[in-house]
Amino acid sequence: MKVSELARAAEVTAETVRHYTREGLLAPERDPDNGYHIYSARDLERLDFIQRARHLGFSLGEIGEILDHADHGDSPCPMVRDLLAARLPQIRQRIRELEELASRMEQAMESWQEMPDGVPDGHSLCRLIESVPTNEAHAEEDA
Amino acid sequence: MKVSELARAAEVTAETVRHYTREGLLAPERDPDNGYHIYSARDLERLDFIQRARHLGFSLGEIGEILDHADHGDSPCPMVRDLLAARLPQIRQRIRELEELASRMEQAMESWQEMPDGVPDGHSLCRLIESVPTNEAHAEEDA
DNA sequence: GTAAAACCTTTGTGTAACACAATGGTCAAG
DNA sequence: CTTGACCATTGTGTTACACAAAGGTTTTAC
Repeated sequence: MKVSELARAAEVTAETVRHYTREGLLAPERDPDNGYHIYSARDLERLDFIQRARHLGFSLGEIGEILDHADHGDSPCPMVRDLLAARLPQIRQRIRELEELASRMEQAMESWQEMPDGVPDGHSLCRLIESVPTNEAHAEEDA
Repeated sequence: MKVSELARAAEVTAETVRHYTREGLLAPERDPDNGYHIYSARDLERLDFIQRARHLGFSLGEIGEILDHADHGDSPCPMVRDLLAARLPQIRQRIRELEELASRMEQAMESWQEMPDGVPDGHSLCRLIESVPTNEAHAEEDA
């Protein structure tokens, strides 16, 4: 299979396949004539495996280690368990943070219904925001 | 104030102050003698404002727009409301995804208690992972 | 008074996982 | 034989800083 064929078979983009290949998660043969990557059925299984692992929250780096173990004939399962056991509480933590963020956002929107818009006066830029506490964790995009 | 003084006053790192300055969120004077940044009490207020906005989930880019509005004498409040209203459902969505992820992780860990570790056999790398579904959203770090 | 510690500056690199554009070669269909 | 569809490689962008390096400045201690 060529890049796009593998990509279609696994329902990912060709870019993703190339990315995994660049990162060494996939190691396809090369067509000696034109230098094209040639993926095997095993690569498809591997890519599928990677998708499942991503779905479980593993990073590409972790998946790389898991695959290396497997490639050396070692069972990666204990490592997999450990990684999961370590990541789960972090996910829970992250959920709590986002819930608090959502809560702050809602609180802000509610309390602002009573507040007028007000033009910045040199001491207040936007009371809507200045009425919010300062501390702790932030958030990022995706969604 | 110099960089580190402002940083201490706002409880952020000096790097953060420099970053905001580079990005134009803070526009301190310069000491003509040595080229050092000189921050005013207004910059401290501004930095504090930025922290609160970050705490509400705004990106630096969004905060930059908010500040620009305020600097032009326009009330940024309506924009702030709109941004929040748009971001909140995304946060909620993200929470749901993470809850599903956590749920998958727990399910996996449970069902694996019965499963043996198994060495990769050429068709199975790690049944622990292969028993997990493939679809949809992933996750990242932080925590 | 001076040497060292503590700061300051700018510039460049790294982070996670791709997306996307550019440049140039390759291949299959008409 | 000419397109159009693909392929490869390389470089850039994304987010909010952290960190290191190289070199000038200021403060502090002796």
